[in-house]
Amino acid sequence: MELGTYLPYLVNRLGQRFVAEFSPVLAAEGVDVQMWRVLSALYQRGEQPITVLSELTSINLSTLSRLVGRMDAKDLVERQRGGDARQVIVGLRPAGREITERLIPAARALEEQAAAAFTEAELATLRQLLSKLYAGFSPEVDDEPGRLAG
Amino acid sequence: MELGTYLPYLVNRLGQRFVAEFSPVLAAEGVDVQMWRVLSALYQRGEQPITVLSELTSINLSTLSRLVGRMDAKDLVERQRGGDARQVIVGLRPAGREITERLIPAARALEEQAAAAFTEAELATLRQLLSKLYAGFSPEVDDEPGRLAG
DNA sequence: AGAAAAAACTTGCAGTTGCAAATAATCGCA
DNA sequence: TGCGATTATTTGCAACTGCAAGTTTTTTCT
Repeated sequence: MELGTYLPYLVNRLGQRFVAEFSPVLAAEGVDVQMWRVLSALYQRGEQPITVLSELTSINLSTLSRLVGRMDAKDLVERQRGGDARQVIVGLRPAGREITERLIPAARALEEQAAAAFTEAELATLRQLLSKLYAGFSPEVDDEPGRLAG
Repeated sequence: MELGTYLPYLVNRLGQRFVAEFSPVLAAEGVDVQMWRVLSALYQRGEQPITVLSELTSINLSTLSRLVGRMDAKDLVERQRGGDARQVIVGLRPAGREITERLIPAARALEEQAAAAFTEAELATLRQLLSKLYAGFSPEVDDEPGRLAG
């Protein structure tokens, strides 16, 4: 159990470092990391049912519900009812879009700062490995016959 | 701003996935992710001043202070005063060591599950890139020559 | 030696989080 | 058509978090 080579440790440690670096920039715009995740997801993908947004951002649904409430209060996003009136569709409002656009250069800068010591090829490899690793977990637990048998 | 290629996104998403996979295993031993981070750090590095432990685990000091309190109540760790009586040294207690040793196989399994689709060479590359990336942030703001010059 | 400054932690407080229960809307079928 | 099951989301509650302020011990300076 070498901590220094343990993959989950390395990944989480780096992830927190990214957050720590970016947080002050976000704070200057009055948002936090969770809000940024929502904003950037909506900016890229357009309005989304809150459940989908939860998956995109990896934010727990009840947490997200309240987060969206706070963002709504700040006029960053809006809630609409979907065609199925049970669904809540979350969309960017102008203020949210503006903040997001102001933050994007800083987000790019963060990545570039991180990437400075790497070649494009290394970065491509890294991205690919991270995605593959993530994908490897996605399809359920891989040997859970419960639902099939039942 | 392609989310799907944005490094901080990829890293954090994967990190959370690791946590989500491991949490149920931890819960079976009555601990959570933060406690696991403390346990594994102490297991590997031996007893540590709480400030050092905070750096090792990336857990905020005041949060950690209370976390250690909870772990102390569970007999997982102990606090001692250091030679400098301001310092608090946190060490594993037998129950903490036992739980840690029971969890290590599961931690290994998690990494192996993740690693299944990779070659050893790919994994080595990944670890190296992650470490390098992390290190790239560590030494202050990267253009502060003060301490070297001084 | 004595007092102010610094260092190492801990705690008050206000806000966030996630589980489980509650609410709201739709679906399936008698 | 209407009612019990199902789906989508929100909320009650108890616990956790981080900032800023507080406490305890050590260091520095005269």
